[in-house]
Amino acid sequence: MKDLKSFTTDRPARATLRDVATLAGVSEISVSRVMRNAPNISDALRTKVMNAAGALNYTPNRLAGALKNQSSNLVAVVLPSMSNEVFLSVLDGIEAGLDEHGLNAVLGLSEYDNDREWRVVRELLSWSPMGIILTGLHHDESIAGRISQFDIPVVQIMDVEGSPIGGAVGMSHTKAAVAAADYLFGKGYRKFGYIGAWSERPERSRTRRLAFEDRLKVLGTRCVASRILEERSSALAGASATADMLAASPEVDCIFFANDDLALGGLFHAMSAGIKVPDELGIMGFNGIDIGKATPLPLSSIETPRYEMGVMAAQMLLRMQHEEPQIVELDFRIFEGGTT
Amino acid sequence: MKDLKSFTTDRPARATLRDVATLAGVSEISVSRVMRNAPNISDALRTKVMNAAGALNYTPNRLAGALKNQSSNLVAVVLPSMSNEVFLSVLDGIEAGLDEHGLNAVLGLSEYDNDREWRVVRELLSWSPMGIILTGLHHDESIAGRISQFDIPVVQIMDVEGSPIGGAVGMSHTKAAVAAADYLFGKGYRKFGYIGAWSERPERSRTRRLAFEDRLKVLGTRCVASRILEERSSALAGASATADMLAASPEVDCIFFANDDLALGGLFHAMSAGIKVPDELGIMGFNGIDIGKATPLPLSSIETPRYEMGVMAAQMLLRMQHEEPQIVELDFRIFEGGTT
DNA sequence: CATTTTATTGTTAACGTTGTCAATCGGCAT
DNA sequence: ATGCCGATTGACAACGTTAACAATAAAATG
Repeated sequence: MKDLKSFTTDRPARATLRDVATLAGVSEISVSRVMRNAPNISDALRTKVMNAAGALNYTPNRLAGALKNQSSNLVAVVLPSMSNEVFLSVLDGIEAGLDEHGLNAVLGLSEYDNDREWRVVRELLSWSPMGIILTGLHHDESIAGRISQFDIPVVQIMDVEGSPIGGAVGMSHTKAAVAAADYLFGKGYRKFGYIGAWSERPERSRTRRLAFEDRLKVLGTRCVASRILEERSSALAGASATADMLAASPEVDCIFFANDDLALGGLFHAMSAGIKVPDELGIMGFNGIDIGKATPLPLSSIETPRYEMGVMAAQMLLRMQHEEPQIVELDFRIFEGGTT
Repeated sequence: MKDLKSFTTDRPARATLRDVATLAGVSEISVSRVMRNAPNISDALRTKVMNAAGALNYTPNRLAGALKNQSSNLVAVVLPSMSNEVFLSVLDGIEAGLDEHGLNAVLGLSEYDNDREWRVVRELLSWSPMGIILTGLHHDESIAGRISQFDIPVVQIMDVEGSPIGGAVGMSHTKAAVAAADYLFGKGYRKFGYIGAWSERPERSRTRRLAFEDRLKVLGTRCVASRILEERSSALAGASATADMLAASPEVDCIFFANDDLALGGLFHAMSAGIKVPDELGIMGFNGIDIGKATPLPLSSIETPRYEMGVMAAQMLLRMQHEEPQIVELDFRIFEGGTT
């Protein structure tokens, strides 16, 4: 009986520079240069090498290249979670931005856990990425120190209120909350409710709530009811929290939700319960997701530049190789739907 | 004036095995062994090394390790796009599955383009990943050849109908379409419409449509109207396509949508237009996304195991290091909402 | 006590690539 | 003819790690 080895040996093994060089009858370094489009290569050499590389199906070994170079084209991307459409768009943008420059994302999820984030960062750094993108501005002290050893650009996304380690691309959640309060107040609502989820992870939602409450005080009114769910955001959760809140505090005339999923739930509940939106109840979301624009009553919300944030984060990473870190504050926009 | 170098030199450079070894007064290989938890290490040695590593903030260089080992703990993940909630869940599952085993995902997006997929695969392979996850079963011939040189496990996700390169974790889109047809026929609908988007990317949606149409014929009826939009799926697109279809073919009594985004749009249109769902019009989606469960009339749909698919793909990758590739067909489930 | 195991640590040589420095070859001005 | 220049190619030594083997000391065996 043939041993296992013999099954595998007939598969052509991965070719190396040496193999290509031998076949082409040139030196390894010449192959390397051709592969990297180095200057001063004769057409004759280039052709020989390209043919040989093609024949052998040569795939460069980036591990070796990056090791020698002390730098890779990998970018570490640390997001809290993938169970949130927000980070989908952000990651989409990041990928788009990175791809333009031939960079690859290595993904790590912190799951909103500091210890885990620390481990993930450590893990990703071990690949000598050329840069790292973190979510939010609040990170374990030691993370900054660890990264600083690598002398690579750091870009933090989502938030700009605080002191970033390096560059930052985000928006002001305080301003957004103030704008929401002003807008809703201007629409005549006075008895506000607030509904959040998952114990206010990420922290940014807490920032928004506090700023919203503060602003209401300035305007001479306040949140008369507030629910922070323990479960994750979902339309179902938003619907039941809304029902709950209206039962307990019937005087509430407008609810500001931590995100559009919850808000859509609120809207759907109102539709089912025959509550007149926006007259009896105003509904305001946050993020401005697509589906909110298609409901019979389009969901009023705050449109956040998530995709753009990702793209710009990637671009800033590139720029920071030469330039100083910047803080870029992107604009949000109030989307006036039919629910307010 | 100080030159630039002097600004950077005061930052402690990244420590290597050698630095740790010197500080601890042991050999490099001993440090390596401690870091990898190799057997037969004395407590004395381990302590010395750990202290030195801690003092220097040592981060192992995986590039070097992987180069020497001829294998990394990276997994190449190639998805068509991130602008689709479906792949969000899948990626979430993949990350969860990989993380269990200390593996890292390197992400590549094909954007439904064969050339681009080829480039992405090539790119990712250059990192010597320990495995690769591809989306769908239809790939450029040369991709399989290229991967085979690496002797690494390949798992293809989403689909099981066809011949995978290696293992596969997916579902039968044909069976799903047949089940949908049978279910809707059983509910009494007879004049069917179908609405898809983005010129039927991914191909799987085309498979479903064809199987749906075939099944309707078997049942003695047929699709009386069909719209394949060129734009991407969105609730707005679904709404306008629905309006359009009903205007042109008022006899349609049930629409099967390529996905839930489109279907929700259809539902919202019906609500706005005062069309009685499910009596005058049945609406059936595909995927079973969360938000469809929270609408006043929950959206009937086919629940697909997206997250689970990701987790299982990751696990299968691990298993395939020792075992033969398998094809795992996961079950879908018809979710009977209020729209049919 | 000589001899064999066993446990622990060290030495050496790669892994595949690329930066640095040399070498070669015409051409061209002196 | 001589010497110099630019263009092109090559030799060699790293990058930081680890497998394989060697060496040493301690323990167990007869």
